[in-house]
Amino acid sequence: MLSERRLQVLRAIVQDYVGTEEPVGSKALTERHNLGVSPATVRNDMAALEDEGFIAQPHTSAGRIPTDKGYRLFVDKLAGVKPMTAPERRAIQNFLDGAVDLDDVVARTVRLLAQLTRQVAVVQYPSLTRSTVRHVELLSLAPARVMLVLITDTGRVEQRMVDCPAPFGEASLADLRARLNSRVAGRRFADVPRLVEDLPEGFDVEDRGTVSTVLSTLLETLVEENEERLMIGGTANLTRFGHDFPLTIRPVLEALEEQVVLLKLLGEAGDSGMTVRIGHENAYEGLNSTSVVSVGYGSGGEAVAKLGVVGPTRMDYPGTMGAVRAVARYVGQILAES
Amino acid sequence: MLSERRLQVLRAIVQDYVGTEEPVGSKALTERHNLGVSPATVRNDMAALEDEGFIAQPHTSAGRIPTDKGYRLFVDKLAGVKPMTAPERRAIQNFLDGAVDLDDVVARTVRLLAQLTRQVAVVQYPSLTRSTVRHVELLSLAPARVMLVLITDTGRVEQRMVDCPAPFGEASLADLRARLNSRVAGRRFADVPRLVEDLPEGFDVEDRGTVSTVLSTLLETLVEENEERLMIGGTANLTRFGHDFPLTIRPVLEALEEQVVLLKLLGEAGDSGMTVRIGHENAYEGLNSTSVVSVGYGSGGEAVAKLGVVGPTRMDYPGTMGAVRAVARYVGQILAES
DNA sequence: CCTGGCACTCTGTCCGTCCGAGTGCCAGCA
DNA sequence: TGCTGGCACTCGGACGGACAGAGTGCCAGG
Repeated sequence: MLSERRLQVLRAIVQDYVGTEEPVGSKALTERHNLGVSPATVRNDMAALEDEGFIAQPHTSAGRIPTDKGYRLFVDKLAGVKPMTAPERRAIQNFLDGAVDLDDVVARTVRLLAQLTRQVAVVQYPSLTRSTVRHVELLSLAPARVMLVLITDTGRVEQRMVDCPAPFGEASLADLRARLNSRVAGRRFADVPRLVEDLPEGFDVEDRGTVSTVLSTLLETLVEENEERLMIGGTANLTRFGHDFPLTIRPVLEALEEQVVLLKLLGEAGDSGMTVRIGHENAYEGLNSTSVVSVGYGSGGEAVAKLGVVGPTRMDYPGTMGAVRAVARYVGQILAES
Repeated sequence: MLSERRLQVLRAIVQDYVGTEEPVGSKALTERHNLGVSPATVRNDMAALEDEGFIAQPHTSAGRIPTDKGYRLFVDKLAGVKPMTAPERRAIQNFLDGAVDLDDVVARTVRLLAQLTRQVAVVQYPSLTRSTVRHVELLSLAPARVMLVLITDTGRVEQRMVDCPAPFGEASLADLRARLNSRVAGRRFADVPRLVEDLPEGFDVEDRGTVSTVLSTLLETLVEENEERLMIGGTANLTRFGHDFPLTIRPVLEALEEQVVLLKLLGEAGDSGMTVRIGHENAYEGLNSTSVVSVGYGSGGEAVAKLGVVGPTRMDYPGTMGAVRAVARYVGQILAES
């Protein structure tokens, strides 16, 4: 077990390294933090911390930098979440309050998060399956072509084109629309499959094919992989990453283009509370030198989606976590109001 | 006026520089291209080209690199558009044919373009105002809340929430829906304002306020700045930009995040035919060291939107132009089919 | 008008030196 | 036992001179 002072030394190393981006030595440490001991003592502590794998030297006779394991300990034990200041809170609220629809909310959230953390922001749209059905609409665009529109209580709207096996009259369409809504409106999307299972049975034989087609399109829309959407922003902040650009930045940009990767990343994060994945803790190789801070957000107590930021492992964890948490909270409020 | 050979020298310089990314000297030129003259002669030609401002030296006793003006001449007079090979065409078609809806078409187009050109791709959604109305739908979500859904012939769907000044009955809503569609369905969005001008007059006094509100939301949706959407991709290709990263790449990433900037950029491009904007020809400062190749695409003869790529001024113009043109053509076909 | 030759200039690189920061270890002290 | 000051050592980064290579401009001759 590490002594209290050694933990303080680790904390000081992390703080200084995050600030300066340069390996930190024993002398500089004692100068900037009043640890009450001499550099020599700190050196001994550093050696111990290095033995335990919390810090490392880039090369002999250089200062130390934290390892992923060191950051992990820092985040878990040594650092709190830095709360936003009152003006910051007001700014967040004002900025988000101006949004006119869900797309706008998400877009503003991404911008805000990127700006506050000076990192890359990722915001997932409210998941369909965790939302409630507000309305299902069917529009006849052509005799055998129907547009299916799903509207959630969070304001999300998804549409899908359906090519029907047979022409489908306006009357039948109205009938289907009414029956469908009476069954699912106000219910959770996750329950929809069960709720509409036997719906085709109530229709004339000639319409059943079309009804089934519409329903299967509806169910497809709810399949996990299809329904998730997200928005990213603040990629310009990647330029603040480090000195050895091309190699560091490229895989990150590639990861960001692969929505699947990002969704997995957010998905892996715990469902409640904030999750911090540091360096190699991220399964995706390209993100091995980044950390991901994410948290669920939702209108009520329950999370409907996640948002977070991607930044260098060398990031200001308390500040970033504070910003992420605050933004998630306000987004939840906005969604609840709409 | 420049002699034929001098133009050939310029062409050779551009080609070599694009290939090697290094200033090209007279000796290397004569070795790689059989110009039929000696290096000394080429040197004289180069001096002339430099006097005219087509090429420049980074420093004395270094090779030459093309200036923006040089690239301009190259694109205008010296280079054709390199057509895609048959296998490439097939690949494009196959890839785009798999799309299931407009979002998918746009997403695939972005990916494709980024991959083919190895640059950043930008694709604008079909402009509303240049499209035709397929259907306008009104949904009652709450007594005084209506959702307006616009559907274009290109498959684009836009929705807007409308808060009504007074409760609006289902019957009135159906009435408005019917009258609205009978006026605008099949007409161009650009004509919609004129076509619905006097629509409120046909309604009861108590409904007129709501009808006006709905209509004004509809018109707002059509305002240039609101209605344009675009998608970008291939930002990972920015890492191939040059050696002096952070400075070059940052403003480009910033520009890409500002949709307004990009829309302006595409908007400035000529309406028909392909447009190439080289370096300082781009009004936006951050893009002064990039070139933008863009072209309109559309289902018929007329362009409904634009797509293009953003890359370093040192790019393979013929190849890029070929890819952009080919992709635009196939996207047009896909849209026409849907 | 082209060409070969020549002197010149500049950059990038290699190499040796030097300085400073940082380390590990050790003996001494509380 | 644990902290401290001192000391020798190591290593990377900066500085500077030498050098090679690529490229140029110019000029005289064909």
